[in-house]
Amino acid sequence: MSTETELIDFFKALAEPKRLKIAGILAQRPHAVEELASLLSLSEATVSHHLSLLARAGLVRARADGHYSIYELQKDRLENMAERLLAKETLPAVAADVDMHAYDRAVLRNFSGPDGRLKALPVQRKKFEVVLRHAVTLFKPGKRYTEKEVNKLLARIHEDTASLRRGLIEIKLMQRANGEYWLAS
Amino acid sequence: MSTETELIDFFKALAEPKRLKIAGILAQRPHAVEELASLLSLSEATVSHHLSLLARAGLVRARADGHYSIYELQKDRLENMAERLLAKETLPAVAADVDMHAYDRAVLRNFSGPDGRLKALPVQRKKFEVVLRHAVTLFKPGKRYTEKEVNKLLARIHEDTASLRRGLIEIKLMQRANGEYWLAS
DNA sequence: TATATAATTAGACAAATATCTAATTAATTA
DNA sequence: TAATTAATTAGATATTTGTCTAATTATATA
Repeated sequence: MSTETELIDFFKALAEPKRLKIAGILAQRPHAVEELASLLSLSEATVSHHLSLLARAGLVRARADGHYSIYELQKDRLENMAERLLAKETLPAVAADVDMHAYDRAVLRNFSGPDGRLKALPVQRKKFEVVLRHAVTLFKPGKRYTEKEVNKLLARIHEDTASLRRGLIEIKLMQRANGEYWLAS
Repeated sequence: MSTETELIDFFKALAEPKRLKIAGILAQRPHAVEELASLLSLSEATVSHHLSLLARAGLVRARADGHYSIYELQKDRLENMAERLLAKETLPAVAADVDMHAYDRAVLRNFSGPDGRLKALPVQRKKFEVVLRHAVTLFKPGKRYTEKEVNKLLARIHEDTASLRRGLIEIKLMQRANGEYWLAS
């Protein structure tokens, strides 16, 4: 089971008032289904259903005793999940499958004309920076460019090469000295 | 806000796949609503709604920047909640308002006849013990009783005083020596 | 000042789910 | 072996909630 579904199952299990209360009761001592139903004013069928969700999350386990099912809280599991929440890598891992460039692509698509060049440079800073991150891929690491060469390359994106050039320097994607330009490393 | 609603809000916030993913993305760096919508293929309205639930749980906070709302994850809050899950008193506190005697009362009511005495002694061990816990309240701490006195008191509950007497000794609610009975302390 | 843009809110709708009753299963007692 | 009992499962229903579009608000640009 993936970390993501494991976390979802865990949170879902405890995100419902009656289930959280079941966990609270079981934290005191194990109980049979019948008892829980009485304590919570719910039918046994409903309690059984809640317990199955808690069990799927690994938070409770049933022990058979006669025709009773005695459920007990799995404190280990609770502790383990809490510790994983404290770990720095857990949450970012959940977003591992998100395509972090989807926004950039959407912005570029929005501003692109049929010829592949931009119809206009975005006015919004955030979107202009998307264009700059795109523009910077035209240049090769280590190579030095004259301003004329820079302009020629940037013209493939948009005719306002001066704004693009200035932007690239400003957010430090490129550097300049003595009329030469190169990629910041 | 009570601990219970605080926990429910926290779990609910993270119990939904898209919201968990938002938390995962914000764990990497802050993002605007528009960006999140792009990354998750959701409308901005939907993302806005998700963010409001995460905010209610204290997990994210918005910072205004131009007409953008830049949302950032509140790691402190996440850590604080995880630590509370690790604390032994948190879960039991959630069940503090549960009437722990509801089951006992239900069992006694079920077996009681119109005269207040039991129609029958429960056969199920678990329920028989409920009756014993009830029976033991007939006796006073410190006082010594003859078997005859014990029987007279127990008869108020059910005529099968022998079974009741034996049960009380067996689960150590009462003690016996030299034909005298008294409450276990 | 008027227009454009990002975000939020309102309202509607569809999907998920908490709950119940009834039927079934598993275990115990008569 | 038959009857009783606790639990689970199945099926139905009502509530909750995730999502969208449209309307509104707030901010920035022309």
